[in-house]
Amino acid sequence: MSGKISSVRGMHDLLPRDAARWHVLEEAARVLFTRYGYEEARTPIVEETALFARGIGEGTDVVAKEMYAFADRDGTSLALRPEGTAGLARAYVEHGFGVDDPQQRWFYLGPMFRHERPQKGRYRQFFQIGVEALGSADPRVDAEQLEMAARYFQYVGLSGVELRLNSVGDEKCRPAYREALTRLFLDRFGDLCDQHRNETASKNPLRVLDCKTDRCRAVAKDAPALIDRLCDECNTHWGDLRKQLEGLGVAYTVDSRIVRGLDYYTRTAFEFVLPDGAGLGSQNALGGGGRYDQLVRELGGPPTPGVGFALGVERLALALEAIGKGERHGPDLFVATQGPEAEGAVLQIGSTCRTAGARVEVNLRKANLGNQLRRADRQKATFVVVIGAAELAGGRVRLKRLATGVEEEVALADLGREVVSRCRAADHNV
RNA sequence: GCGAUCAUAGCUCAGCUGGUAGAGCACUGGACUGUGAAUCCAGGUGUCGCGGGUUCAAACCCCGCUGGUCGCCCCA
Repeated sequence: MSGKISSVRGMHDLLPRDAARWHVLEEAARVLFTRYGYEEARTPIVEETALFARGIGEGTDVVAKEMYAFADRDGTSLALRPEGTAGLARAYVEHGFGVDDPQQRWFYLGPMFRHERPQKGRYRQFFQIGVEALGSADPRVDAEQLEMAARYFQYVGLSGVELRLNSVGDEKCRPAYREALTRLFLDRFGDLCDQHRNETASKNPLRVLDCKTDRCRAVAKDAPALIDRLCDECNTHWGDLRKQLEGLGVAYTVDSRIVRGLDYYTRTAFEFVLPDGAGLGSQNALGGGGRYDQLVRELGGPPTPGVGFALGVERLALALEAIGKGERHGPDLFVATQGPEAEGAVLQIGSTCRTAGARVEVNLRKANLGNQLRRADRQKATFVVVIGAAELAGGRVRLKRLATGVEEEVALADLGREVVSRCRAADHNV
């Protein structure tokens, strides 16, 4: 509509009807990640463009094609962050943790920006919840983190999330592998799809493995898998990680085609995917991550290994919505009024109940009782109570549970406590 | 960045071969000072996504743009 301003393409409002799901997701992260020793860190949304170029890699799609970059007043190129790891790694270096206190476990949560074509589950502003464990190369850290992720999905009520796991080697074994791949792809140049014939075969042959065109697939089928060509150290890490996961009972499938779109990954790389039809369209990855043992050093810090993952909040919310979880809940109690005495006393009654911890809506309209109850029902209130002259005089009220229609008589003075004790019994899963 | 498809009330949609807009839901009040979740009644909003073209006449036909959705690429 002309004249009206609407939100920027790919950037959306989160409205109350959906906020409850987000709260479930964020609260679960705070509770659970803290249990594993992760503490929250918040870094700026704007960073120098150079941070992402250096950290994520110049040639990646994220940096080359999708960044919101602009010149600051002094000409410095700044960018809205397209992901969270680079910023945290920068903060880690900047505040001297690398030399002072290398073992750090951080989690974060906030908006990221990528200028892509929007579609279901993919937006230009999107929120990520992520974790980073810095300062240890021990595969048990990777395993513990993956177990934490599995617990997170269980905690928020998402089943069927599949962990796809791979190792992409390190600076010792990857060059040889890349060379082998490049050789193969140059040999079979004509068989590749158009896009990969041009750019990727020479620059990042790993991408060809991930290509879904029939042409590239046919070639990729003959390519060796990197997991079969890992150097001894990487191979040991890979084996230990798998052993630990099995010990923890964390299910996974090895997927040698996972290469990830960011250049900083070493060794462990993984994605969390949801099966088709689980509420996401073709954007079925709930999150992903891996190890980045060179990133901190590349950003000017001391050599510091790290491992982390990020989850897409919109995608998690979509998945929850598809299975009817995280719905907004209405008030615990709706207080209907009859007559001027009740209208005069209802704010006090509401206030007292709220002191007891109840979520309450009191009727402040002049609607008749039928319409008041209709609203209580539409608001999905758990209980309703009607206050009139008789209740005020007698100090007793009939507490009605809307779902069943059953009424119980309770003392008006205890109303808040009675409601809370009935509503807060079984609020949590896991 | 590429392809497909769609756009009418807050939401879901109807609107025939062109003749200057409708229904349901939701919302508010009432019938009904004392009981909702399918009782009834009443109340209102549209520059028909935007811009241009064809026509006596465009929600409808044509072109462009913007946006949504789906797919590709990529990713959260």
